[in-house]
Amino acid sequence: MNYICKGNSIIVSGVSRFSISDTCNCGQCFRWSACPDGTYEGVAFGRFLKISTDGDTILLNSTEEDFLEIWSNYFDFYTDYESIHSAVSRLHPTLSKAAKFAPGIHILRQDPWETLCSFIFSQNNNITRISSIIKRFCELFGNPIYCPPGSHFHAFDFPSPQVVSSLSLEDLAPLRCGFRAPYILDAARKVSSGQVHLDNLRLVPLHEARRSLMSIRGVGPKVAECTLLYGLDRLEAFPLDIWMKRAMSVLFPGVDPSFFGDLSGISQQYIFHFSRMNPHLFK
DNA sequence: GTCCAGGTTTTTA
DNA sequence: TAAAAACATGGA
Repeated sequence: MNYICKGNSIIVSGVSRFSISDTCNCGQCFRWSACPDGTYEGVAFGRFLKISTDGDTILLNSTEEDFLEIWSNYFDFYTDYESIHSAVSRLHPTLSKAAKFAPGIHILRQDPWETLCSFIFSQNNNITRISSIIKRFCELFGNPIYCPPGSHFHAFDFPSPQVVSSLSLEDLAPLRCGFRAPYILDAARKVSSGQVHLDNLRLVPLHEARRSLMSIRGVGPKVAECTLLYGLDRLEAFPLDIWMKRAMSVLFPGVDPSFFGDLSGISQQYIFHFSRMNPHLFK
């Protein structure tokens, strides 16, 4: 990866297989939106960003400091996705097909607390409504953050576990997140008290990390797995939701999830997105 | 009105 | 222990 600073922008080149639309529309994140001109706007780690691509170059409106400290890692610019594509294509023909369907997917390295909450909101819910609940959550309880003129984005950071732990069910009522509200409060209490120490879960054995996350009410195997993959850099995680269960039985009959090994996380993402964009395969 | 949505908990047999 | 129902909400 190479980059140069130009005015208020960073121009990046030499990133393998990155597409902002593939990456933001594959179901791993909920706070990025496409503008009519093809740029994407979003918030992560308390910063607002506009990002676009032009051929093989990537343009970000960011300081050099934020680029190096936040965005280059968040978008996983350092990982060699060319090698991942080679390995995935060798592993299974259907997986190869799924990877080629959206070859610019990168697995984002998101904030674990935000990821945990987002996937608690996701249970028995659809992606549109998940995004709108998260939007209200940030507007109601997050801090306003700097947003350049001309942007029509709601620029609020993600509410901290400390702030959320002080809220009541009545406070959360405007979210209209239904039965998930008490789960969010329990998560905030356990995370802010240190009973669940999210950053420690990057290093402990996977089964131990799962067990810790699942001590939170409303966190089962699926939400735990998504938190591990998208928020804690655990690329060996393999979330199994309704789409993945259908995909495994129809597209990968007889294949156990362990088949994907070190490629579990990225394989899951390719298969999930491919399946969701091709629902006719499961009629 | 019915069904479904990136599930999990509670109840029932 | 395993299967079914309940859980809020809103769009198709």
